[in-house]
Amino acid sequence: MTTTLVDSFAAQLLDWFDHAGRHDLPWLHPRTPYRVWLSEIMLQQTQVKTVIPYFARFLQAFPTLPDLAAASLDDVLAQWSGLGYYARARNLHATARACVERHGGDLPRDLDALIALPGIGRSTAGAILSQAWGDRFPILDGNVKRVLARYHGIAGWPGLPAVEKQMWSLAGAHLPEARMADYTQAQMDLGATLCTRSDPACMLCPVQSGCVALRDGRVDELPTSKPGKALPERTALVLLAANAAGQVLLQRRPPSSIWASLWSLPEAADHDSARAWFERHLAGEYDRAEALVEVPHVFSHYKLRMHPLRWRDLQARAAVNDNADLRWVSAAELPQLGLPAPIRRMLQSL
DNA sequence: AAGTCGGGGGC
DNA sequence: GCCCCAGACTT
Repeated sequence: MTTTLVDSFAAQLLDWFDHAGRHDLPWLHPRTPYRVWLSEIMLQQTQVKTVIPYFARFLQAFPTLPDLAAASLDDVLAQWSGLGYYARARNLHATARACVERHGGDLPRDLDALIALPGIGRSTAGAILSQAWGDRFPILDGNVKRVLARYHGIAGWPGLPAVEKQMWSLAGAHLPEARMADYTQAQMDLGATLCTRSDPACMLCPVQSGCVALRDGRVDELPTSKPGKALPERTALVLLAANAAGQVLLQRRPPSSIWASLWSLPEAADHDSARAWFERHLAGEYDRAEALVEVPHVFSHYKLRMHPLRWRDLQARAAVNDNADLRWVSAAELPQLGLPAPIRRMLQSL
């Protein structure tokens, strides 16, 4: 897997990295296993600029891996709120606890042991081992896929298993004998700053002399983009029930599917089920609802049109007080709760 | 091999 | 609007 390909790719990349790489990223100072792991999880499908403020706040709340393990899932989700892909937060928490129980409070320095932990796949495991310890393992994220597709002139969407398999092989073949931490960072810096998706700066590229796509004039068509598909649309009624104190009734979402375990507004597919839910939990007239303007929200795989219904000065029925998944929340409490981003915006705009 | 899982940025 | 982003996991 890590057979050495006799070329200058890694050497040229490292030379470039020394003077042109991003040496100021917060997770590099210091570059500890915990900070590398946390940054890698946050950076999954998420851009650096988005991650930086979350990374700082998260570390302040949970300075060490044992701190994270000792925290409640709710507190972790609150720190994660707005970052998306909330399974990452649940997996992060579960992995912290597993490390305390099985690995002495540290991340294991072993590829298979890392991959066995929730939320860590082959690429993230390679990134952790190479960056935290300098161990010789490849990564294959969006940056590396784009660089390899162009450098080797590989056609086909990189999400296809056959293409991905070929890229893993090439990524392993390019590994240098030393400086693995810098090499891993250098690949991502190259993809993020020069070998960008649109308008790449090929004339500044340290590996332009060996790039097949540049030689053949195919830079703009590689990597092959994902085959498109029309997004399905769904509509939902969201219930915005306020009491006399101005508190809003929130409901914890189910532990699986979208926005799992987050606090959100009660949701119903249609007016019949909305009315039934309302009458079971609240004292008041459903038909006095005020229909607010539609709130559209786009996920990766469907589009959701939310239709908020608002009531004021409602009272709860007894069932609400006995339900651990329902609670009245004041505006001041919102920052401490894990809410989906569009729901948080909706509540803050009131 | 395809679907699920967020939110934001770039064009 | 569409695609992508330091992907992993389930079916």
